[in-house]
Parts: sequence; C-alpha cells; structure tokens
Amino acid sequence: MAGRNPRLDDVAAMAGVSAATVSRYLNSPEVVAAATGARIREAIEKTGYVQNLAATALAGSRSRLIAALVPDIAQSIFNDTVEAMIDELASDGNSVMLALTGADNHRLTREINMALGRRVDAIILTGIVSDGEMRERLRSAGITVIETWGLPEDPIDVAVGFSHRAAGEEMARFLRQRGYKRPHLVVPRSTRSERRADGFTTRWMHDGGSEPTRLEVHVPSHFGQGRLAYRGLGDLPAQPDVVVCGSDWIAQGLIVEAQAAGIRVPDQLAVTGFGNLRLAGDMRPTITSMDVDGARIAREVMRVLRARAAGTEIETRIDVGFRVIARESA
Amino acid sequence: MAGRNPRLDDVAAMAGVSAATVSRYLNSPEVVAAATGARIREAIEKTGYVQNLAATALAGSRSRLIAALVPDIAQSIFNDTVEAMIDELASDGNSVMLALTGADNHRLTREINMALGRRVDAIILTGIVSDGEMRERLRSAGITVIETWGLPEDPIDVAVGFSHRAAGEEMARFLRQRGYKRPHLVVPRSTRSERRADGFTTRWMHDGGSEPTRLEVHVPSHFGQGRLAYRGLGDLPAQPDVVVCGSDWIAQGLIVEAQAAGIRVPDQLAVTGFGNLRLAGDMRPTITSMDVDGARIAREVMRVLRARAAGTEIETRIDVGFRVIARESA
DNA sequence: CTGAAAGCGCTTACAG
DNA sequence: CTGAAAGCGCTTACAG
Repeated sequence: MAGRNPRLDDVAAMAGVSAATVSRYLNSPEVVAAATGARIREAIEKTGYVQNLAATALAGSRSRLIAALVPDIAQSIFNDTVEAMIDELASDGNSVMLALTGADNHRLTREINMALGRRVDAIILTGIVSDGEMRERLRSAGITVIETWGLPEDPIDVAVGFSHRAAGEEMARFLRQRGYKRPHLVVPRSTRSERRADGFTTRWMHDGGSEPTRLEVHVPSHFGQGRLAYRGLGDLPAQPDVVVCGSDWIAQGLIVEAQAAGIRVPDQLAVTGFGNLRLAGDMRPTITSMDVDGARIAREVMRVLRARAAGTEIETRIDVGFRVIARESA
Repeated sequence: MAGRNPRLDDVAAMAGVSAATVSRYLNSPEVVAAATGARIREAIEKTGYVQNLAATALAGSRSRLIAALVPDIAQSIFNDTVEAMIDELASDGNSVMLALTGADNHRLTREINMALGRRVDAIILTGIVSDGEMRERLRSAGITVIETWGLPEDPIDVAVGFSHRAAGEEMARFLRQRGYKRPHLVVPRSTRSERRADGFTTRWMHDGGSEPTRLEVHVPSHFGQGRLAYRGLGDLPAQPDVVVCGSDWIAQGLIVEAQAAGIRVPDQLAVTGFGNLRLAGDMRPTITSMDVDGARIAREVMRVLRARAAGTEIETRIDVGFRVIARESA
C-alpha cells in the first residue's frame, strides 16, 4: 500500500499474463480462459487493484459518467426521480455527476460545459434549455441528452416526461366535475408550472368557467408560501372555493394556515397540490394531488441509456403520463 | 463540429504554438506571454475547444472530482448541506459525484470503491464508516476524506461536524429549564439520532428526571411518522408533556395529528424537532428545533479542500456546533 | 484464447 | 517565455 496504487501491469505480472488479458478479464470475463481468469482474480485480490476509471475513460469510448443537472436539491420535486435515477445508474456501473443549475437555471451553460469536458456518456436535464445555440451544441456533441419531466415537441435528443399543459387541463376537468366554481391558482414562476396553469385556465374557460385568479410565487416553492398564499386570499375580489397549488408543499402550508384561521378543509375551502409527494397522503386532511411516476421516469431513462450503449433504436419522446390522485382535500 | 472533438493540438496548431504552451495557458495563464495568450484564446474560441478533463486527470495529479456520499436525497436532513457543498465546490472548478449509500449505508463500500476508482481528490461522507478495514483503506488511499455532521474522536482524516451527544444534552437542559417534566423521545434508527437520544437521557436523569420513554422509528424519517408517533402516545403508561422528535418532519407530522385530535400545541403537548429546516419556522405553531449550520459545514469542507490543495496544515476535528432555536412549539 | 504495440489527450520536468 | 519528449494507466484492433 505504501507508495503508488497498483496498476494493471502489476496485476498482469503477478498473474503471469499480459496487461491486455487483464483488461479483457475486467471488461468481458467470458472471453478469457477460466484458469487464466482465476489467476487474474487472485492477483487482483492480492494487489488490492482498483481500476483507474480516468484511464479507462480516456482509452475507451465510454466514461460511464452520467451528468444529472437539476435546479436544486434542498427541496425539489425532482428529488424522488433523481434518487431513483442515481440508484438505477449506479447499479449499472455508472457514476453520477450531480450539478446544480440554480432555480432559474442560470448556471446551466456552465454546468453543461463542465459535463462536456468530463466526456460524460449522457447528460440528463430537468431544467429546460431555451437557448437555441446551446441546444445545437448539445445535439452535435455526439452524446445522449435526455430531457426529463417535460415533453418538448422537438427534443434535443430524447425526452422522457409528460405534457404539463395536459396535466393542467386534466386538473381543471377533475375539479369541474367535482362541482367547484371558483378556482384560484398559486403558480411557481417556472416554465412548467406556468404551462400547467395555462392548461388549467384554457380548459376551465373552455368549459364555461370564468378566468381563475392567479398568484405567482417564487421558486423553489415551499411550505411557507402556502401560508402566505392563504393570507393573500383576503385580497381577492371573490373568495375561491378551491385553491390549486403548484406543489404539495404549498398545499400543505395553505391547509395549515387555513386551519389555524378556523377554516375547515375541504368543507369551506378545497385545496389541491402537485407531485404526489409522500406527505400528500400523510397530511390531515390528505391532499388531492397529481402523481408523476418518478421511478418510471428513472426506468425509462435507463432504457434509453441501455439502448444507446447497445446501439439500438429508441423513441425520442417517451410519455410517462400523470394522474390525479383524489383524496380528502378536494 | 463534424467528426471528433478538437484537441489541444488543434488549438496549438491554429495559434502557432506547442501543445505545452496551450496547456500552460489553460492552467496558469499568467506564465505565458500576453500576446501568445491572446492568440491561444482566439484559437480556443474558433475551434470550440473543450478541455478533456479525463485526460487532464490522468496526466495531472488532481482530478477535480469530489465524491459526496449521502444516505439518500429524497428527504434528507443533509440536503441543505449537500446543496451548499455542491455550490461551493462547483464555483471552485470541481465536479461532484453524488453517490447514494442507502438508509442503512449498505452501499457504502461499493460507492467508496467506485470513488477510489475514479481517483477523486476527496471523499465527503455523511454516513458513518464503522468498518475498521475500510477506515484503514481510506486512510492509506492518499486522498482527502472528510466525515461530516459527526465529530468522531479519531477521524479517518478530517471531520467537520458536532457532537450529537452534546446536542442531546443541550436539548435536555433546555426543556428542563422550561419546566417540562415528562419527555418522550421519537428516535430514528440511526447512530447519530440514537447518540442524541442517549445524551438527552443521560443529562435528563443526571438532573434528577426519570428515564424518558422512547419510540424508535425507521430512517429516513418523514412527516407520516409524526402522525403515527402521536397515535402511539396512547399506549404509554403516563402521558408526556413534551415530545422530542428526531427531525422537524416528525415534529410537523406529530403537531398536525395532535391538532386534528383537538390537542393544542404547546399548551397541552409541547413538541421539539431537529435540523431547523425552513418549515420549522413556517409551521403553525412554529417549531422549536435545533439548528445545524449546513452552510457553515460546506464552507469548512471547502477550507479543508483548499488547504489540502495548497499543501498547508489543517485541523482534523472542526466543531461547527449547534444551537436550540426556541419557538412556539415548546 | 492471448500478446505486442499504438493510441486516447492531456501535463510536466528538462532544456534552452 | 516556450518546445520536444516522456509518461499518466488504460483499451483495442491486429496477429497469431
């Protein structure tokens, strides 16, 4: 252990074979003779050899490094998806470089450049790349680029997600059917939340409702905003009968504040969330939310990655859908 | 753009210098002549050159890759710290490999090996490495290893954190001073939570209190457990006057359930959390919690890393402390 | 099934 | 301030 790390050569010397054979054993054990393999295995054991993956990446065509770019992780609706993705990727022998791009994605360019420099096999995005030049650069970089959570018409490479507009429309349909009349929207300032809100509004008005009122809040959204949003209700011209929140955290905070004010949910005021986080089912009352299957997204991402590694064809737009989870709060 | 990525050689050729000079310009611009630097800059621009960091890592002594190993990120008390750390590291030109070790750290060994294979400059741990052999391996790996959140007597290399036992003792002191008589502890099954609970119990009994009752819950802890914990109160021989929760999420859930049962917090039942998450200050009532300065931990981690890069000395145990944040709930 | 050799794209003494 | 050359530790045709 003193001094330098053992190298492939050291293992080869001890096993009495060439470095090439050890390399083959490491990458496709089935191609080396069983007896040779056994000797190599023993030598690896004895030397405490750990493959230098930087060298492997440089010499080979794959780095087995995947970059995941997310706005934040302190309190992000993507966390479940990211966790599931990291788990899947790791079990497949990959390492994940996690980069934070900031709530408004202002560090996106820098982090994409960094990922490109590391020669990652793939970049997984949760934020939206709106810059046309950057989209082109990613396209011509020759690596897999997966946009998740959204489902753009013309993906950079592959997209795994759902239509946020359709999700908004679905929520409008659901609430109308339940008989609500005056929805109020609490909308985080992110492209996707806004798209859901627009979908909601379009559908709601199309079905004969009047335009829902709307409160915009900063991202990332959190519990405290729900409390503030509740208090903002007093300023509205007419009281809403249901508040459609951009996230479950906002919904939870709003319910807590309403209850503190002696308002019963959903009798006097109904509330819906988004994301179907664990707390939505645990809250009192339980929160009606919209479920996005993060584990499914993670699996589809893996499917794409494996297809690319194998050189097989894969769809470029994978819709994982969404569904309303009706609970007590609305 | 068609074909391969531009290399150092391409830039060198266009600028009319050698690859060595371009490399120098990239790593220490001040050492090349201003005019030469300008030509190189231009060539980089024109070729769209992006340094291959895998090659840089292999040839040089630093990879500028840092591994951060955390149990999970779906709902982790470490998230704020990890986010602050990633931000700090990225702004210093590093990339962060995030690895998930699982709630009970069962993937710790695998992920450490992976990090070692990537030849990371440093490994940042949040979980506890209890395996003696692994601790030895990390010690002799010749890289920086930073254990965070805890403060072991004999760190593998450097530790940045605080004494969980002392934190438990401090909470006992605080509650006794407030006049509470019968604390009940809700303890996640993690070494550190248990240490805090032990510290609490020791101190409480030392000050003349009788042994607090205790409920153990799974990790990672979450909102729903607080609700269950509240319901478990009915089974206790005597009703507690304060519930000491292992996390703010548990505290929040417990408060919601208590209120749903018509119990007023803190008048009829006081509650404390741990972690001082944002929601602690936003909840109704606001939650008395224990603050751990995640941003401070992140800064200290950076200080260690920079000291190591510069080859200067650094302490091996850095205590960032903790403090009780007294709010409405207790 | 295995080996010799070239190459991946950088960095870094060593000279000048 | 700059260049020629060796080396970082692997992989992968090419031969046999």
